[in-house]
Amino acid sequence: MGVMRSPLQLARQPAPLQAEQARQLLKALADPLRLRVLEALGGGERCVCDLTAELGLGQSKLSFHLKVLKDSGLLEDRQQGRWMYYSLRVEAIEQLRGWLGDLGAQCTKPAAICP
Amino acid sequence: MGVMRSPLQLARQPAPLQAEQARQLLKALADPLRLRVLEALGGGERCVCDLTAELGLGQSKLSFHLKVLKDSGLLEDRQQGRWMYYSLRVEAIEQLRGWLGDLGAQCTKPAAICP
DNA sequence: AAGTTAGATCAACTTAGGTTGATGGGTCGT
DNA sequence: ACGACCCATCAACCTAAGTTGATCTAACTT
Repeated sequence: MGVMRSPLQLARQPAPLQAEQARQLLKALADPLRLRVLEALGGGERCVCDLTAELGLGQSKLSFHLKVLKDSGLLEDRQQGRWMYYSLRVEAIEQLRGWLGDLGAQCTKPAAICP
Repeated sequence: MGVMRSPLQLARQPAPLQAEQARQLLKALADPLRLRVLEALGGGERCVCDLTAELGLGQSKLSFHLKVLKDSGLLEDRQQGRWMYYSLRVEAIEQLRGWLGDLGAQCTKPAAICP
């Protein structure tokens, strides 16, 4: 029988990622604008109005990309009054790093000769 | 004046990645087929004929994706007779892991209150 | 030299993804 | 309650990316 664990406990030590989940993260990361957003959020949580100003983006455009990032699991949001605050989910990044590590771990075997 | 170093020496200890280089790697990784290719290459170097068979792909399709992966720096190839062998560049994966680490390093500062 | 095989490349097509401006739903100030 | 503000969402458009089948090149085979 499996041991019951709370979501919080699971979150504390990131579970390994499936290829498909990893791909969602990679796809979300693979856009220049979204990278700028993430770099801005690297400095800490920010509200949207703040980000639009700093990045010089149309409101709709930024909102679109924030949604992509949030859906992928890279960001979380929090509402306060009429402002939305976004922040990085470090856990997602760590999971992706772990997945990349596994990928690289076992890849120096020579090929079987072909014919 | 800068110190001259051979490409090999540079390769030995992966240099940090620029955002744009990281993005190229991420974009190359963010495709289900290419992920399958990489997983197949996780087991070691393989020739193309081998991969087409194992992955059940059209030759042209596989060739397209191998090119994307190679152009991004994730793969290297080697010709032997009429066969091409592809293998993972672990260095590229390590660089990306490093970049992700930097991204996550500094991201728990609270937001400035907005209004 | 002619034929065969491995794989790259090309052009036409299809699909997925990003952009833009407009609309709408909460939340606050008065 | 009304207007102002923040932000999400939508539809129409535009661009980038993957697919397909055909063609091309280079390297072996006989």
